[in-house]
Amino acid sequence: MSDAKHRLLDGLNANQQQAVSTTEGYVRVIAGAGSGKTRVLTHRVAYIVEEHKAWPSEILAITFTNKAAAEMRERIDHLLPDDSRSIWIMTYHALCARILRMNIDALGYPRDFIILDSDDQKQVLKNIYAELHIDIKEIPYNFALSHISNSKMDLINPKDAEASATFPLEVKLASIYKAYVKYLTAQKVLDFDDLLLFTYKLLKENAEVLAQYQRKFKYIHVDEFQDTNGIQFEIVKMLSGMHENLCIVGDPDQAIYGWRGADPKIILDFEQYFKGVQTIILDRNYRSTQSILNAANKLIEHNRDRVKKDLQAHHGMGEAVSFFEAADDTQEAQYVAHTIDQLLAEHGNGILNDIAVLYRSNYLSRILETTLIDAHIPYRIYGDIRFYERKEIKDMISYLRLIHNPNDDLAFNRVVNEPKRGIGPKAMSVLADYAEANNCSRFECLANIDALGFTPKVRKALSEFAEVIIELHELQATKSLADIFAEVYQRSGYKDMLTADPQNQSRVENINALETSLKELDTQESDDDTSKLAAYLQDIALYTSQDDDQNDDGVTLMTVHSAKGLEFDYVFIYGMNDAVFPSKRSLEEGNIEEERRLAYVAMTRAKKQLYITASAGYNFISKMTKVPSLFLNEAGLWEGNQYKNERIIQKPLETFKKNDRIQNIEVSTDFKTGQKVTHNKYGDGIIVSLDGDLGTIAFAKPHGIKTIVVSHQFLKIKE
DNA sequence: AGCGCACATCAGCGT
DNA sequence: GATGTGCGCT
Ligand SMILES: Nc1ncnc2c1ncn2[C@@H]1O[C@H](COP(=O)(O)OP(=O)(O)OP(=O)(O)O)[C@@H](O)[C@H]1O
Repeated sequence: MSDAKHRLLDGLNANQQQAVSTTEGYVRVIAGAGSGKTRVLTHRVAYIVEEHKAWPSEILAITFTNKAAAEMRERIDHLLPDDSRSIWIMTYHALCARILRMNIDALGYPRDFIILDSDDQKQVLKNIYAELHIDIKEIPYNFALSHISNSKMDLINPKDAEASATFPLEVKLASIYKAYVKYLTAQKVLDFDDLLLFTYKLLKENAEVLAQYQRKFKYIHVDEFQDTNGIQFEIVKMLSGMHENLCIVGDPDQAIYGWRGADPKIILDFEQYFKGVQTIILDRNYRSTQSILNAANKLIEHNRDRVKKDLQAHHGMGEAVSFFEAADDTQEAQYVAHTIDQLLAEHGNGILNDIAVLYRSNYLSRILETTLIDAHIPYRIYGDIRFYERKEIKDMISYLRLIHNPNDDLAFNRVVNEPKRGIGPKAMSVLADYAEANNCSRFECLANIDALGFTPKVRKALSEFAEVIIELHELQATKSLADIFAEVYQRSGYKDMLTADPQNQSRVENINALETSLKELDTQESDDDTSKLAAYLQDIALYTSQDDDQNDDGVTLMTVHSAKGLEFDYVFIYGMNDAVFPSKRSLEEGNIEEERRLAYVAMTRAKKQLYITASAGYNFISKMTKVPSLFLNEAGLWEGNQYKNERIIQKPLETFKKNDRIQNIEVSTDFKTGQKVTHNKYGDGIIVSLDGDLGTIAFAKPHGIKTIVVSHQFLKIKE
């Protein structure tokens, strides 16, 4: 054994070492939370490179999120400083996008295809609903979209769906599915599921392409394999078909994406798909204290559909898991803020990044946000609206899409009347009819604008619009991206529209950020034969907000789903109420086991201390008064009865607003009555009165008067 | 015909 | 908080 080998096996237990050094064949690592699965994977990849079993570029590691991919790359970079860059570490979707970008022409699609985000999908549905006279109240977009997604992932094509539909609702869904696929096919755009579906088809039908990637990937790894779906499995099965080195790791108790088609049977039955599968079990938890693990284990034992595991904590008992029930959600948030405040007072602001507040659903973050702002506690929120999903960004991106490809109808529809040019529903339907009749794009219709019977005003507006697009389309090859962008921002009138109202300040800032990122792109070399703009436009849908602002320190706010695979010293689970967590829908659908696994995931994110909170009061989703979650009983954290009045509802400490940590913060003398200020969330305002560091500030509509601690990071003096 | 406002309604997790 | 709908105004 060489020294290098020892180095990479160092800091691993015997089973982990075996998982790292068993590089050949089909290997399954199945283990509970915090047992070092991801650590095994990173060491294994580094080990393969260091032992010269393969070049970095011949190793594929699939993760569940972009964030997990970035983190794994960073960890491998620590182990192998020079080589991590060329390892293929990415999500299934990013892998598929990359494969398709090189090869999708084999399926009759252009390589610069656009990927729709869920907003775009809804736009498509909106058009289809109008055409098919379907009422959104009868079939909400999300219902139709999940039906479409499930159909695709089950490899049911629109024809089969139509043929097997019997109930009226099925018939309608089948017709929506058919129209949706027809539209996407005509536009030659792909949705997220298509990335998987098309890659599957490509590899299945094109032996040459398959052989190329099979040859390339000598070692394939998949993290969080319990959440792999059927098509994803087919893809890795095909890719590993030549070298037959596939290592998958996962924990069936952490399967939380069943609603998206993931099937934990794939990991459970893994040995039935391949010959000579080696299974390695890890049963030591290096993350959490025994108290945390005991509660989590106790909870998950209530699942009937489960293989028993025996997971022991490496660490000692530690602090007990705490539970707090407040009178309402605001007080619940105040309790969280107060407790964080105490932690910061005790350990210093250096631990901000080691604290997370997790919740079942995004809507729960709102009160937390305002409460944390009031309490001076900086935070980072994940899964919030993504940068590229903001209206102004999507609009400008649509302009770029149109410049790149004027026949992009979705982009056309989005911006032809943004800013307002007097093109309303009537003019749009004329265009739609003409395009349909002549089998051309909306933009191509404009060539025959005189034949469309528009009023002079509409005709002029459309001609000017078309002129800008055509001119910039022709300048594409010669001008830099940032220049094209600046010009279309100006000439489209979008800039004037935004800058006319000071309320739009944060939007203008977003536009500036977009321009900056385009400038950066201008300085980079383009590496394949598609244009830089094309590659940029294509990747946008795959980016998530989790990729930005990682610089600022702060408490992490995120859903339990996005916390998967992560760990924090101090974890709060906020909103542990019946019908919230478990969610109302899961109770209706009888899917409580997945919710219980989700709660297990949430609890096992904590290293040192776990705080669980709930509150009484009204919940607008269940339309009922809240009671504590059943999971609290199951985990042995609460002995009360939800349906009897035995609950001890607590109040957060009164000293909360003016505690020592906050009072020690010096208030700049710049803040005084009458001073104009700017706030990141509320825009411009003026200080009406000031009490210590607590300012009463008047903001423009719709925000109005707010009470804000003036030394907060979001608030700045306006010159 | 198109715009902008007031109002009602509804609310799941994410690549 | 986001989106749809109805109304009066231009
Ligand atoms: N042998 C070990 N000695 C010390 N610490 C370890 C060891 N193995 C793993 N750890 C630590 O335990 C923690 C959990 O590891 P890791 O994230 O790899 O677990 P996991 O099994 O992937 O967890 P999850 O299932 O929750 O995603 C990490 O902080 C890791 O550094």
